[in-house]
Amino acid sequence: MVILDVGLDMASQYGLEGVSIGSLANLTNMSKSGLFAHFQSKENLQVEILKYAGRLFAEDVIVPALKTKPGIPRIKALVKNWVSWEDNLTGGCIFVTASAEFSDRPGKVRDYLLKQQRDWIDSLLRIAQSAIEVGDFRKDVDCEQFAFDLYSLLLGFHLYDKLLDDSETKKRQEVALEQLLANYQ
Amino acid sequence: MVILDVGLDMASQYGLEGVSIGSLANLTNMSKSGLFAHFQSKENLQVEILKYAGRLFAEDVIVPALKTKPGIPRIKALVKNWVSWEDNLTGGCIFVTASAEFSDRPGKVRDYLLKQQRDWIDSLLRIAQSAIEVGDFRKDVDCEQFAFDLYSLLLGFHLYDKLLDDSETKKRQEVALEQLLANYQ
DNA sequence: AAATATAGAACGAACGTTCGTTTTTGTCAA
DNA sequence: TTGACAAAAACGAACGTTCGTTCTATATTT
Repeated sequence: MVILDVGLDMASQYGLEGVSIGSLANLTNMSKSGLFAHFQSKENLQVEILKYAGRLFAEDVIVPALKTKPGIPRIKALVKNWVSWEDNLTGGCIFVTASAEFSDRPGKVRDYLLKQQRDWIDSLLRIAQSAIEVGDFRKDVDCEQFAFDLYSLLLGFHLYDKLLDDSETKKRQEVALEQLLANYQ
Repeated sequence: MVILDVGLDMASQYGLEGVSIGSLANLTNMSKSGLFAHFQSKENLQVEILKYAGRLFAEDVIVPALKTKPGIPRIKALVKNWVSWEDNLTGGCIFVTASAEFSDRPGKVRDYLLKQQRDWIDSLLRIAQSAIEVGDFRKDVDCEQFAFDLYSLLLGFHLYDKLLDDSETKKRQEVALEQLLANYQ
């Protein structure tokens, strides 16, 4: 769907609220009303953009990581895929942007986003568990804590990369990941 | 300044773009034009809100930390102050919100925010350096890396606290901080 | 008297949304 | 293979509202 593809990239830059029906219609060479008819409301459009992003995220980030050998290699693959995901969107990861934007705005959009974020954290958790099972992590590691630590790292990467655009950001992320993995081994 | 006080809290919830002249005027019992006259443009209002936030941040977070004994105690004080700062704003730390919102919007607001974020990271850096000087950190630690690690931790706290509002978030942050400090000692 | 702060009214532009109409598409009988 | 016809998709125009901003006028303070 070309509408959602353009909408997603727009949302990553200007936020889901910044995706106006008119501007999105222009970018896709459609009329406002023609585009609007697909979604019936702006709120629905925002949710559909998140759904679309979720499908892409699963395809490009999660599934390929799960095809990698469990343990440290899988975690490294996940981070690598996530960084590519971040790089492929003009404004960076849509979920990071949307989380900041909608954490205080009740409604369908926030509800759906929350569900997606819980799923994401759950994925991190399971990947940590499989790392324990194959012996890459200690048996007593707190998987929830690992999810928090790893997600924090990615959030730091996002901010450094998009706002500060520090040339050493990539290295910072790699060093932090190595340290994180060392702490859990 | 009551306008900036209300505007800051509003911005923390709805973003700097979400602070409309009309709604801010209503909340402060002023007319749109009367309020507008103070700032001459919305962009100026946004910058003034950031400036105001910066003054409060220095007063409430940075300065009290610098009055604490350098090294680990100072770092712990800084984090404690930052968490209070986060809790005192309805939508959480304005700089986190604004960074996500303006990382892809060129202009005065982004420029000023960038300066503030560089200052903040510089503060983290100096606090790490003083920790080396008093012997709390190893002599060979990379202070820039420390800044990245600590800021990442705070960003993780922000997201968990505001979006997921996980009851264990506080504990997660404390555990992560202890681990981080241990890595640098 | 001069300077500053606030007010009210109005501006054009953009917003999301609704409406009725036209164009495109797919299906089936001739 | 064609023509009729219904369904779906896209359209332009307009709606009421809100947006940031400008103008002019009236208080309040110095």
